[in-house]
Amino acid sequence: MFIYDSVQKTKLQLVPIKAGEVSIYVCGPTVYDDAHLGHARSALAFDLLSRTLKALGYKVTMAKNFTDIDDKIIKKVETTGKSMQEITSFYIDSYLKEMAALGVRRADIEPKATQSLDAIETMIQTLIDNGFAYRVPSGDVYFDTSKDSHYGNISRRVGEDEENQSRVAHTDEKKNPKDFALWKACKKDEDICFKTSFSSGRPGWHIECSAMIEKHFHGNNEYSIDIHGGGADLLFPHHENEAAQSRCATGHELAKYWMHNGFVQIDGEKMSKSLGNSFFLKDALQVYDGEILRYYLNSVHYRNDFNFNEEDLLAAKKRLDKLYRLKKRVIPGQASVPHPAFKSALIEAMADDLNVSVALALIDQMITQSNEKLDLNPKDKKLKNEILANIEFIDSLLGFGGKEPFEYFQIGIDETVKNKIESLLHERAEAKKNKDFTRSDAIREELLAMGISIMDTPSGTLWEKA
RNA sequence: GGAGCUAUCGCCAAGCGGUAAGGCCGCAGCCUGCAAAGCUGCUAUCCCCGGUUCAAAUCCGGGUAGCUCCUCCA
Repeated sequence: MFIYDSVQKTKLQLVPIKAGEVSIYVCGPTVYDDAHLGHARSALAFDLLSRTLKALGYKVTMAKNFTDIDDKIIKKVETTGKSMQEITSFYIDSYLKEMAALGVRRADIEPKATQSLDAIETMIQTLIDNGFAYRVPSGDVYFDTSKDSHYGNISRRVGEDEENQSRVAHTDEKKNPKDFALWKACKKDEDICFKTSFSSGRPGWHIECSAMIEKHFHGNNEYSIDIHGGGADLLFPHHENEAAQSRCATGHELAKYWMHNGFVQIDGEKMSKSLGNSFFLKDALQVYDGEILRYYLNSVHYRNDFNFNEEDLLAAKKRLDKLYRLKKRVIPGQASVPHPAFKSALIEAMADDLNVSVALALIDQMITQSNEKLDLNPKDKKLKNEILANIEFIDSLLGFGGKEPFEYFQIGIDETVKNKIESLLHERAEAKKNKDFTRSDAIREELLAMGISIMDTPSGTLWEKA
């Protein structure tokens, strides 16, 4: 398996800390609002990574956290009057539900900041004890970036001048402008507070990931985990700071490899609340089926920016449709073994830093060839079973093509409409038998107006939601 | 102001020094009562200018354009 390491800025062969096992930690969402398409893309990218590693025979342990202590959550508590717990559990549930709709498999470990306070306190205390962090009179604890000679290695940001630092909010209590809060002490009674030996307060943004990794993973004396992932925007300062904390607290590096996914853009611009162009996943799921969104969002390499638009989504859907039309032709059947060359080519493509484009091209090729063979031998059971096995393999590796094909084409059509379609098709069959093509064509037009396209086959007329 | 990424057919998108994958759209044909679906065929020299090399979309230098990060952010 080759992966692109965003710190070394080059593609590297993955050599795990422990042979045959891969540990992954992905930065999950801060649960103060609904997930947007960007969260989906990140989740999808690392889901693909995990599936590929498993297909290659690795034992994968993936952790994805939920940040459930945060300033924005606290703000939501203040504005809504709801409890922090109410808010975070609501958004965790909806996140998991929406990701499930996209076919994202659950992480093996889903740590929360509120459940990791012990580990957080331990790590901060260690940093204080060893002189890498300092407590200021207010009770805040800061990481002393000047004590970490490697600070800046992750984002490759070393010589930042004073002028740039001025953009960062100055706190007089900090020793160096780049220092960041490990712990924020309570300032007033209403603050969310957790008691620790250094002060009552709450963790800073970066510390939870480092602490959770130490709590759940045991790497070797060089690295805590194999791969650390997240969105490209997390590279700095989040991952830089995580790396610094972990390095100073443990004496070794946090992760052997770093992977970052690109952004989802709308109309060529980053999707964000301030621009007013964010697209919530729940809204997208109301219009498009999760599987189609998955196919579409995964169809561009994870490191590239992704420009979301309906036209491209439709093209992606048409591509997925072809797989399901093929599946229609081989069902019902008993999946045998996927074609060896096809299977290995598919894995090989994905093992090259998740080259989905090549994988999809291979699938399209398989579809065309299968249709061709089926045209020649429509009743070849062995052929059909192999094709079915190919499709099942695609589903396990890439997470699409697993539905029952007739259902796939009929998503969102209710029973009443289905009955109407059936009776119209029945009438059309009669008309065709009587060579009343005027009537049969009229029915076809009527169905088309309903958003239903039909296709005549030797075994009868099939219909699809257009 | 500093750092980085990207630029390939109308659109999306691979390519990782050896002579341009795939999909959507379009055109022609086969099939069909006609369609649809499926199949077959056709459609680019890679933003611009230099350089390195036997050989560059791929490497180097200089432009131009777009995006991102440096502040919460997937």
